Amino acid sequence: MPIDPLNLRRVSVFQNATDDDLRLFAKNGIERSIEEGEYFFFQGDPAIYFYVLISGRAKLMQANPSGQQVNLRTISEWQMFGALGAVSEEATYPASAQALEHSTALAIKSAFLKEMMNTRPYLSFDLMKLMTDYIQEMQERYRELATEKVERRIARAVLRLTAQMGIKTADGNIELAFTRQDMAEMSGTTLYTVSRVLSEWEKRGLVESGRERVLIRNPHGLVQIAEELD
Amino acid sequence: MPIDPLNLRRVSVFQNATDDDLRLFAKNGIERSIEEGEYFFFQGDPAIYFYVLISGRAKLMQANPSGQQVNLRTISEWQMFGALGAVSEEATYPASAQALEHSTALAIKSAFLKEMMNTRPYLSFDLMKLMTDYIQEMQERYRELATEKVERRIARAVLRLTAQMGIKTADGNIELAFTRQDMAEMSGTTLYTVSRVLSEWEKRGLVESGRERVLIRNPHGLVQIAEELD
DNA sequence: TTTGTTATTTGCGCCAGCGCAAAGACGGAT
DNA sequence: ATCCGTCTTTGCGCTGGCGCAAATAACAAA
Repeated sequence: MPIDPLNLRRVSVFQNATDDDLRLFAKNGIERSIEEGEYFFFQGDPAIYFYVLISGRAKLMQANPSGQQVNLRTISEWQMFGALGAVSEEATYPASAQALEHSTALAIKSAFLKEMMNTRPYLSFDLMKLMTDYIQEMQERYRELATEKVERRIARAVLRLTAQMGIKTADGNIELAFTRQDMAEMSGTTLYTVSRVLSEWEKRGLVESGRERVLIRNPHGLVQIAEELD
Repeated sequence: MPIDPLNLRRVSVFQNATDDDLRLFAKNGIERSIEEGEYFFFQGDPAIYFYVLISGRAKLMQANPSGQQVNLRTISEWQMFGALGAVSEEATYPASAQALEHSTALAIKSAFLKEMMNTRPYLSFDLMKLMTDYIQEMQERYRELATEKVERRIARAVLRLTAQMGIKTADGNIELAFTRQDMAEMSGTTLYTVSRVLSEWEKRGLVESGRERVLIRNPHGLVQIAEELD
C-alpha cells in the first residue's frame, strides 16, 4: 500500500517542501520492505539510493576491518538515512543499515535529490541543517568516548534513546527495546559491561531491565549520572 | 595587507565561485590576526562569523564540563572553520578554535554566507560536500576510538596529520610540529601514553622525536601499524 | 652563561573495564 | 509441556592504559 505523499512532510529535510515536490519524491521512490536483521544497504555499497524510514526501526553501523561494530545512529520513522551519497559522486555508504524490526522505507535515487536541490534552495538548506545537527552529535559522542567513563556514556546513550525512541507504557514509565549488545555498540563498550551497569542501576531503583527491554523508573537519576561533575 | 580575493578559490567551498563572488566574500570579511595560544572563538559563543584561515595553523577543540579537551580537527591554510552556524539561526560554536602559531584568518558573517547560498546552488553544494566529508571522518574516528587500541589510534592520527600538515624536510623526511598533549587530544589518550608509544617507535626506527617535533622515518611502518589485522 | 619555563620521558602502582566461560532466564515453535 | 535458540547475568582473572611524581631535556630570556 503506497504511502500518502504528504506524510513526507514529517521528514525534517522535506518540512519546507511544496505539496507538489512531496508528490514528486513519492513518485520517484520505491517502497522496500525488510525483515528484522536484514539490511537496507551495506557499508561499501555504491550509494545510489537514500532512504526514508516509513515504519519500523533500523540502525546505522560501521565495522572495522576485523569486524567489530559501532552503532552510529538509530533510525526511527520519518527519518532520512543513507543520504551522504547525495552530494559526492560515486560515493559508497560509509555504514550499513540494518532493520531492528520489520521495517519499510522509501528508496529514492540520490541523483534525483541532487537534481531537485539545484533549483530548490530550501532543500539544500534543510539537508545542511540535518548534517550540522549530526556533526554536532558525532562531535559530542566522540568527546564523550574520549573523556567520559563507561557508566556515564551508557547513561547518555539511554537518555538519547529515551528521547528519540522511548515508548510510554500504560503506567507512565518509559520503555526501551534494545539488546545489551545494541546498547554496548551505542556507548562504545561491551555487552558485559552494559549488563553489569544495568544490574547496578536496577539495585539502585533507577531502571528495571529484562530481555531486550529496559524500563526507565527514574529518568532524573540517570540525568544525574550523565551530567554530574565527579 | 589585504589578501587577493582570488586566493579564496583555494578554499574548497569556494572552488566553483565566480571571481565576482570571491571579491564579494573578501569585501565582506574582516582580517583577524591572532597570536599563538589565543582563540578565534570559544565553545558556546554565538556563531556570528565563520572563518577562513589565511596563514598559520589552528585547532578545533571541544571541552567537557570538567574541562577535559579533545581535538576535533586541525586547521591549515585555506580551510574554512566555524561554519556550522551558517545554517541554524542563533547557533553557538560547538567547539573552540585556538591558534597553534601566529595566524590570520578572514572572518565573514555567517548570515552573509547564508544569503549568498540562497541564490548560488554551487555554494550550498560545496559546503554540503565539505560537511559529508567531515561527517565521514568523525564517524571513522568515533569507530576507531570505540574499537581500536591506542597504538593504532596514535598511528592513524600521525598519518592523518602527515597527509594534511606534514612539512617535507630537506632530506626528504616528513616532520610534524605538535606537542604530545596535542597528539593525545587527537587520538583520545594521554600525553604519557603518546610519549611511551613514540619512544617505542623510535627504538624500532619508525620515527625520530624531539620537543614539539616528530620526524617520520618510515611512513610505511606506521601504515602497517594503522592497518594490520592483529 | 645562568636561570626560569615548559615539554618530555620513564618508573611505578593501580584499577576500570574487558572477555572467557558457565549458568540462568526468557520466549517462540512444535 | 518441552525443546531450542538467543539473550542475559555474574564470577573470575587479567591487562592496557592511566596518572602521579621525579628526573631530564630543550628552549627563551636576561
